[in-house]
Amino acid sequence: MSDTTGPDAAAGRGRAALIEGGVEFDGRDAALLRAVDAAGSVAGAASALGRSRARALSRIETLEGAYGTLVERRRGGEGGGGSRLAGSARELLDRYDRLQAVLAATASVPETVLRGTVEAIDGEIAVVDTAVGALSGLHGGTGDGADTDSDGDGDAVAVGDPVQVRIGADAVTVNDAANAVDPDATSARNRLTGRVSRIDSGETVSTVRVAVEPVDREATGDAAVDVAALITAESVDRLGLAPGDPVSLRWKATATRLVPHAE
Amino acid sequence: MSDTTGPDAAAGRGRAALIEGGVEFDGRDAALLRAVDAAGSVAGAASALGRSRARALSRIETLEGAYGTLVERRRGGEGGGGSRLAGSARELLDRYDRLQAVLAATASVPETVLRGTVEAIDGEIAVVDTAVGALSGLHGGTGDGADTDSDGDGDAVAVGDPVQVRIGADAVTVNDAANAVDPDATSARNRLTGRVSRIDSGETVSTVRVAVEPVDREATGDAAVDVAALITAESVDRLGLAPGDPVSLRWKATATRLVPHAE
DNA sequence: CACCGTTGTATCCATGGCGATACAACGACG
DNA sequence: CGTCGTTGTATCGCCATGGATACAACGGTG
Repeated sequence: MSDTTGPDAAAGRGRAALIEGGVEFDGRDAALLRAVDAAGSVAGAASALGRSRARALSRIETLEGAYGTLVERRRGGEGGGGSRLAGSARELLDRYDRLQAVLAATASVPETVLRGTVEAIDGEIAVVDTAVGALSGLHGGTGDGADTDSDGDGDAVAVGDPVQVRIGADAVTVNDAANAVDPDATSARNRLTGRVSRIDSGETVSTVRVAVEPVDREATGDAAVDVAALITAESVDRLGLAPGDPVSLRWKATATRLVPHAE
Repeated sequence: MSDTTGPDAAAGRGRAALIEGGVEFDGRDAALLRAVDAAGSVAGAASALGRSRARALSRIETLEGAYGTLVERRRGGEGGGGSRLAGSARELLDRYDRLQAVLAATASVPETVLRGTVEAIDGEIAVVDTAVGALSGLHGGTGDGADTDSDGDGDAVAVGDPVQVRIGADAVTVNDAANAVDPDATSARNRLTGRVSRIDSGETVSTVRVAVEPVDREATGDAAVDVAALITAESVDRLGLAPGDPVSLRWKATATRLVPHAE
């Protein structure tokens, strides 16, 4: 009962797959490789998973066509032969596991989304004008274009474009407003100040929401913007945070993602 | 045993899909909903995407069976009828976009992976003993874990378990070693000191690798561990970083993920 | 040398997803 | 009241995926 049988009864709210050379590596493939590792043969793995041995073998071959050697197979000999995972297969499984971990994390970590317009672009970093001032963040990754079906998370960000600024709550550090850090001594550039508006306490982790005043309140009439920060409950205690307290938020430009906003 | 497997940037792209009620919502579905939004009708969306209208409609119905109302359809009337996206559809698209953004980010952001064993667990936070000392991080979901991972190798982390500690390079801030920040004034708890070993400069973003000495070098004989930090080139200049410089690394426990290492 | 369990390889067949097509129902508009 | 373009619904066929089966090749072992 190591595994829940059934068609990939994916548990989380999401499912991720690696892609290389047009071949997807998903949870089913990961299970297959793990079963090969456990059984010591493709045949044993197939029967353990209740799937066709011939198909499992051909699946491994197509995977190897895209990802390189994954299973070292040997026929004849002691026990009739057998198969072992290659080192690259373990790395692949590691990559898959990490992807899964990231996926699980995004499902549970809140994030703050601000709208803004691109003010300047300098390489991978763009400066965006938002209601709470200028923020800088990464736009896109090192994009290789030509994705087949998924429409654009294209990196086509240009000056003047409307974008969403997404800030993961786990990237935001909360600082005591009184104890200002010399901004020249750290690599965290984005800074905002505000007052604690709400604290959602978990078991040992709390989500602190900080109301940040818009830069030009009377001009725009915008309400305060809530920025979420995920910090440990211990930190909440240590900083003595309570609603109304003034705090300073800080996070790195590289932890800020910009996504083009359709309209 | 090398401790860090420094995944090169853009090791491979992935594909993500939301899952609910056994129904996957992938890039194709996202494109369909966006086309409906743009065309104002399912028929127009189908023809714009070059796919069958009947299938598009039935696909929307199966999606709605799992995700609730997505498209408000109306037949007859002005223009013969039409369809509009429901608010929940926009939220769904937002969730999907967010997933895509995270996926793209993980593909392009290097990360540091350390092996360790769980030393203590307190709620969502676990303390892990690694070669460079005790680090704390999140395991599994946070707080609102109404549904824990029902999948097999979930987040069942127990004391003594071997785990991988995964630190995204974009979560690590680099501080001038001379200008130490009062640790009581910030919510970033994990700290390490080391010396810059390499700087990979991008256009405006650089990856700084910092060699951290193991706590018990002569006892374990381990080599120094490289921890990656992604910071802007401007920050590199501002801090005057060069190989050999002593620096202080700091990142939040909530930005550290632990994944069970099966082996 | 026969036996064994595995790796290779080929073929058939069931299933599901999707395009293509056709037709009924609908309701505002001219 | 007829027209129009849409939403509903049903049916057919194509094609890819994967299971089922069969058989050859292989190389230690007894």
